[in-house]
Amino acid sequence: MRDPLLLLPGYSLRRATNAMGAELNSRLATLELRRPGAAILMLVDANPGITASALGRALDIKRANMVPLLRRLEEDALIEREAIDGKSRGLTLTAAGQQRLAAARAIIDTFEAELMARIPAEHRDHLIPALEALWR
Amino acid sequence: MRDPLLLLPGYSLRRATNAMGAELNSRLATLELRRPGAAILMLVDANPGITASALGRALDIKRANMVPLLRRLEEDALIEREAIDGKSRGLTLTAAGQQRLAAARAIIDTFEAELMARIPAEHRDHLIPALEALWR
DNA sequence: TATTGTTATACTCTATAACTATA
DNA sequence: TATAGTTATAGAGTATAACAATA
Repeated sequence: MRDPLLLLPGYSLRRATNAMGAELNSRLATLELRRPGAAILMLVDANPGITASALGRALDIKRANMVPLLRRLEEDALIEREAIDGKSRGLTLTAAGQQRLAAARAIIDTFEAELMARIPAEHRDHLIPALEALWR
Repeated sequence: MRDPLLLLPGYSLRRATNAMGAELNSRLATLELRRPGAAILMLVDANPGITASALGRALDIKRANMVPLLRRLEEDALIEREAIDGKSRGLTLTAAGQQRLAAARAIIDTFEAELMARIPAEHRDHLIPALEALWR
């Protein structure tokens, strides 16, 4: 069949993203984590004391949508929240959170390496710069 | 703030896709179309008589999820369905569907061109081959 | 006045199971 | 037996509006 969509970079971008996202989610499922949860653990680890709002800005997730994500991570005892002042709360990883993150990192690093390995060498190093030009 | 996610190709891929998808959807909104609807119109146009199932396979959308998409396009009188045999129905564009598609194509072509223009020349031609290696 | 955290809500997209009917 | 179309349903992800409390 004829598929004119294949000529569109934006379409190819979405298909690649969807395929990869599904694969990574399925690998993370063994840790009872999904992509957003893993991303939050990584950012909290790199920025202890970060607030939910700052996290949302970094991840481009609306404040309101951070609420259930953080609630679940807290319920699973992976993160803790401590009052900074009367309105903000700083986030930190618990010991369990650090362990979970280490396991997630192993999965993600393997996944990302496999990803890059699938790209022919002559194109590989151009992917990140090209993508960053699109959104940063 | 430190953001270790920026080093991950998969993360950059998703951010780029999300940013672009939101932008394209907002441009298509003037036509009361969204990305999936526009993609379906393009595929039906290129393959008149295609079935819902074949469309779903091409777009990686499950059969069950095609139902509301096609119902809406039919309600808007953009597509028609005609029985092929007792169980399959062939899809074709109506005249209104062809007009809507032409308008959508203009938006999409402009959008895709702007997209590529944002990528530095030395990386530009590597994007599609790199993406295709990831999912095709 | 702007920001933080939150509730409520709705829509899109995706996924699975199950059913009917036909090839 | 496999495929086409469909219904029902659930879970992510995303978006907006609104509110109380605090900076």
